[in-house]
Amino acid sequence: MGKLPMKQLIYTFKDISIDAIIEKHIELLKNQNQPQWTITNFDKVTCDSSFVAKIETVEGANKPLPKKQILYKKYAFFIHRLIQRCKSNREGNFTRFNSQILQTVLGHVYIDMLKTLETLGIIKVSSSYIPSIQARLIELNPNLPTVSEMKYSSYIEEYSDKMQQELKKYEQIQIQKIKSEMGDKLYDNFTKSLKILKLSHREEAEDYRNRHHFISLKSKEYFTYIINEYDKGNFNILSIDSNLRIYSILTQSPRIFKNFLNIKFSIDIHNSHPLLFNKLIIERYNINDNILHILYNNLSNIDNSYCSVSKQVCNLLINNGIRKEKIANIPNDIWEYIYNTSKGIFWDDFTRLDEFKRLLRSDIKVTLFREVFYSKTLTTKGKDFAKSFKKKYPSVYKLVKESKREDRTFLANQMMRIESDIFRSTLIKLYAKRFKVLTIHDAIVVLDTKVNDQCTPELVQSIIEKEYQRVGLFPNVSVDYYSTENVVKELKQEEQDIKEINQLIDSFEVIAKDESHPRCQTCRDIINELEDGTSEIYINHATNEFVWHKIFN
DNA sequence: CCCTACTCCATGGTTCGTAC
DNA sequence: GTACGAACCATGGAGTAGGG
Repeated sequence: MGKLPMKQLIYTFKDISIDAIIEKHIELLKNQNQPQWTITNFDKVTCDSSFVAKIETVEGANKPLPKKQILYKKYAFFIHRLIQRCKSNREGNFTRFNSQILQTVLGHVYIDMLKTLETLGIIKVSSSYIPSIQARLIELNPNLPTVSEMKYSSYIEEYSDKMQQELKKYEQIQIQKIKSEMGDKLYDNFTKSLKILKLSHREEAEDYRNRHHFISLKSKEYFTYIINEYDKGNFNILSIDSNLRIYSILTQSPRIFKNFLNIKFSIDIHNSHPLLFNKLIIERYNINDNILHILYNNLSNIDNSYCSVSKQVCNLLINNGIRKEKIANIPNDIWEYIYNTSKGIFWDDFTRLDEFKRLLRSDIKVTLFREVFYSKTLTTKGKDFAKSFKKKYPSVYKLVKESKREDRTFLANQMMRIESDIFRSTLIKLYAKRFKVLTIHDAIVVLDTKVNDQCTPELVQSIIEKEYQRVGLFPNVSVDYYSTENVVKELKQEEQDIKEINQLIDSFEVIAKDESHPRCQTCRDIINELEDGTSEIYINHATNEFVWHKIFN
């Protein structure tokens, strides 16, 4: 059955005809298709004056010209929608469009349409957007008078329907996908907890934004965006990935944000992914539950400071009635690895190594993931970290390599899969007790709310431990509390650091001016790089040293 | 390195309308 | 009926933000 024609209020510009816009559109496109005079040796640009621009004629784009009839309909619809949305926006004369939907509704010309409207001074499209969250802002020129008329337009209706459908599809698909992957019950409970989450220290968050030294403007913008998102409230699950990890506003928030939220405490797993790797080790070396049980129960009796850990483990197992031949095939470094990860001290050995002292602890983690666990190449060539890992844990390294032979991303995904599996069942157990909890991939976050009075760190910890034991692992957890005092401390530390770094730079500048000083040139080089933004100086608090750090792009 | 999300851009294949 | 090209659609790479 056909739809009855319905009159609706349709907006247009008073003084600009759609035909004129189309003319401009075609003109711009023709220009693009013309051979272009342009600099062709951009790749050879240097910072000094030796660069000579080579200007050549290159072939223009080969975009086909769209049909005017179709363009007319698209513009009529888009302009109507644009004015309508800007007018109904209480915050101002602007709006945003989901570009995926725009592209589906209008086709690829939508980019050219926006450009044309911008060239004509009708709209202003901001260059900034927030990846994954917020589309570009489209601002309508406030000086252009608009008119509206009640009429029926088949094509505007057509495109409106299409857009409506896309929007609905977009939302429904998201929710359905998430529900089917999580199961209705887990979805409902998680969502209920999310609704309770709130930014209880908004002012402090803003204060932090104003005082913190962000690494880039984008980073600061992002921070602002997250604050605004918390203001909106009514959070939903953003997505579930193929490894069943749950994404929400919490997983999107910068770490410092935990201090501004209504969080009672969180429980984090130490060296989470390295610990999970034990599951592959246990399978590969056929280590049975009995052995693991003995080992995990005696972690505190093993002293890694005076004699080889593996020797102690072997003795321990034999003393507990394990036959020698049962563990004969298990290399020493495997025992050491299981011990270190289960005790949560895996990173310590690496941070102590001289060659990594210049790295921040967080950088060491990233490097280890990049070079060892999740690296795509199977050799240690050019990878300092992988080399020292291989030296310390040769058998573990071999197993990492083996697991990547067929599919280079297998290990990364497998780890996340195991992790999400453990945390999902932990959540289910906690929800069964009616607690309001959330997760950030390798941590359980307990909200600060009345129903969580009985939800103690000890209880959560025991549930987490049980879930890990189900897959043969024993985690070392930490309980973290959050408060705005942490933030004050951090800001203070940051200010202090900046002061010290500035003093250091000042001293460099003095030397740089003194040609007779032996380090004059070095200081000049450092100052130049700092000014260029190709390097930075920070203080490594683990070693209490200044670190001059190159920024690679 | 892995995962998420989004934009922009290029490309290649399919569908559909129109001219002959 | 065939041929052609515009329009549409899907896909993948690069880039950027966040998390591990």
